[in-house]
Amino acid sequence: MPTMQVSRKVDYALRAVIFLSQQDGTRPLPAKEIAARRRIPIKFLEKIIRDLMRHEIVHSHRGAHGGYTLGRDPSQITFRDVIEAIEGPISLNVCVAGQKDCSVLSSCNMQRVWQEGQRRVLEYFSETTLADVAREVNTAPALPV
Amino acid sequence: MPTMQVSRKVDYALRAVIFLSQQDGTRPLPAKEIAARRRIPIKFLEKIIRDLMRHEIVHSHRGAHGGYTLGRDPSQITFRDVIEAIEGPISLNVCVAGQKDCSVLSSCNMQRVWQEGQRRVLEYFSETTLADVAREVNTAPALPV
DNA sequence: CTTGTAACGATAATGCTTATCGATATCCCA
DNA sequence: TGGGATATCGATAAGCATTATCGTTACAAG
Repeated sequence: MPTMQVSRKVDYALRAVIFLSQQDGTRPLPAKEIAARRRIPIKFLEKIIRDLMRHEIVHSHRGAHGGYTLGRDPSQITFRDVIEAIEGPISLNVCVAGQKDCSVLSSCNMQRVWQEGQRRVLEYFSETTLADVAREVNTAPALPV
Repeated sequence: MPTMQVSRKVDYALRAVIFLSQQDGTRPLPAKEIAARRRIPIKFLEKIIRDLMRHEIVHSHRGAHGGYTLGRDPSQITFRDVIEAIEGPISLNVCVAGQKDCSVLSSCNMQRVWQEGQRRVLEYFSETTLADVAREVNTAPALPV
């Protein structure tokens, strides 16, 4: 059904990092808690967090009282960072994804359109940070566990 | 793998209507010919064209020497028209698609971001028409059948 | 009336997304 | 030093949408 829609994985990843950026950061947050508070399947979240860790977006703390913290300040983590950590480079169509080539490229003339659309999308998601969305947290009621 | 990427169906639909807009329009083009020249699976294309017809983007002519023509001038058909004819309304995430609601909406704060991203995408695809891409056809070599 | 074409519904093939499981490693704390 | 809480990891299952194909019928031109 949905074209041009982000995956569930990306949605979950953003829920998680936004939640982390809404904490005071003095203690690591266990996956279990993030999952409960943001309604994310726990095992799925664990896997997603692994991707985020590979990209240094979150750090882990093992053992009792362990959990996860953000890898850097929320103002330094963009939507693009998170999306691409999960899904790889954003591309609106295969013909503008990396070095793929398309059998009708020379005559279909669409490539420019996807490129420009992609440029605009990337521009926006590159300038939007976790701090931009997290700062509104106080106006919303807490989500029950 | 690809997030935010248009479906194959949309790609095929656009290939087809762009091809139509590159003709002089004096005769209808059979699906068979469109499929061959733009490398689209014929049966799949037939089905896609049905969607385009429901939205008056193409018209059909039955019988021998039949085929398809554009429903209106290429300058009056936008990328958005074609994409939405195939996939329905564009939405970047479920929480900004129609009346769906999200269990963490009040606290996740992402909705505004998807809305604005979506606004920008729609803006661009609404202002880009088939005429914009078709006009470059002469500079590209014809694709063999 | 034959040939080329559109129209349509049913269904198969494929692959990705989403989700879960179980086992192991690590660390804190009593 | 041991037990509980937590992260880490690989394998795999479940679900589902996308992609693609088939066969039949309807229609129009010559």
